[in-house]
Amino acid sequence: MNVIEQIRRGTDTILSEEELEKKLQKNRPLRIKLGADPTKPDLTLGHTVVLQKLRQFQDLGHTAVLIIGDFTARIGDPSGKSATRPELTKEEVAENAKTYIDQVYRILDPAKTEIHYNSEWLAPLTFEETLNLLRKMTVARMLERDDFSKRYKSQTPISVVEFVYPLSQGYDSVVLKADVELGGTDQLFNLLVGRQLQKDDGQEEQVVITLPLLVGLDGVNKMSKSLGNYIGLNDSPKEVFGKVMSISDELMWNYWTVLFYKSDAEIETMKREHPMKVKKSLAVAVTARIHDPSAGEHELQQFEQVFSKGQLPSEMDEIPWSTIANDSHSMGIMDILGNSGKFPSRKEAKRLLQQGAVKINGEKVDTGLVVGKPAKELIVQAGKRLFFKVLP
RNA sequence: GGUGGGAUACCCAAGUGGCCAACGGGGGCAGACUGUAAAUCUGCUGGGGCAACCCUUCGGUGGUUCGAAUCCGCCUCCCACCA
Repeated sequence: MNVIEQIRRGTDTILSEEELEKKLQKNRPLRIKLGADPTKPDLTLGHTVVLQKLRQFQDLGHTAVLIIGDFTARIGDPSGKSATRPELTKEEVAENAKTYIDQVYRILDPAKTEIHYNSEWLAPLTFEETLNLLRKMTVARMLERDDFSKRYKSQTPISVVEFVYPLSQGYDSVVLKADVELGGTDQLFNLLVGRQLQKDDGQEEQVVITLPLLVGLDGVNKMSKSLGNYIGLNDSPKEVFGKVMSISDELMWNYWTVLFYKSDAEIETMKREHPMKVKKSLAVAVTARIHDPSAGEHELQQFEQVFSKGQLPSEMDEIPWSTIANDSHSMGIMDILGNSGKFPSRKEAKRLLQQGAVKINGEKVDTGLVVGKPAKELIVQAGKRLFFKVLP
């Protein structure tokens, strides 16, 4: 497989392949730009789609140029939303950026990564310079952008400030002399503005590569933290594995394609297998990507132990009896659950109890149960996935 | 600038003086069935209490009333139409 073919895998659009090929022949590390928004430090599996592509470029010897959009964050990216973002303090930005970078380095190679904050060059711009930037764009072109035109037609308000966002993002490319810029398919317009501004500046235009947006766990919306349909890079291996197993079969094929670049032929082959087997492989692969390969294998083994064989997990949180009861007297089951700290509220624990979801040592229990100080550990299970031990 | 409409729980949305912790739908959680999938059926979905019951909640605030999500005053924000 040649380099272009490798880069092409998993992408949505490359503008254009010919330009990319020319750039690749330059025998110098290309500058591959990726913008990051410092408002939401929790990265999801969806972000890894773009990051993985960036990593691929690094592995081919190129440089990742990460931009923390600390200045543009104040404008608010119009992508689908009308709400203006609250302004972040310097401290918040610094904190968010740090969290962001920590997570990003799980995928990227720090040795081949540059990090910049766009306030460095955007904040000092004078009003005159800003006007010169604005002059380069027309209202008509701006309204071509999909979400602007939709909002305009549906009479949803668009702040004039939002028009500045694509321009400032494009200006970042000029300042950093980006060779390539990556983004999700929803970023296409902004990425193209970068090309235009570079051209006006007499630079060679950046190649634009968009990657598909990963669909969330619900199988409908794009994966995002705010919708709660996400797998987070900071999720535990157990959560990652469990979440992958909970997606629908249909969605699984999409994940294979978008995350692991599987071809249609390979998908067809997989479809002949038992779906659960294929899904387990996917869960192992995703867990391995976010954590490490041994974590993937370990969670597979735990998953089979707990769910396929109905056995207990190998590790459970342990709670000494003394933290639940302040003396050795008997305790009602409600107090045991309530004091365990494993439930958001006592009501929640009670609901589970009333619905027959709570077992102690494998026996279903009901509301009235009273337990004396146990001689040996109690295994408490609530629902399918919450287990903990109460130690004597 | 003018006129009209709106703000209800995670989201949408009903409710216009007590029967309201607040209809219904979505989402979520649990049970059954399963492959911790999907689909389907059932239940639950503010907090505390074993319970009777109590506390907090319908944009903010101040009133009226025995009693307010519901009525009145002021404030904040949003939308539509006209200019």
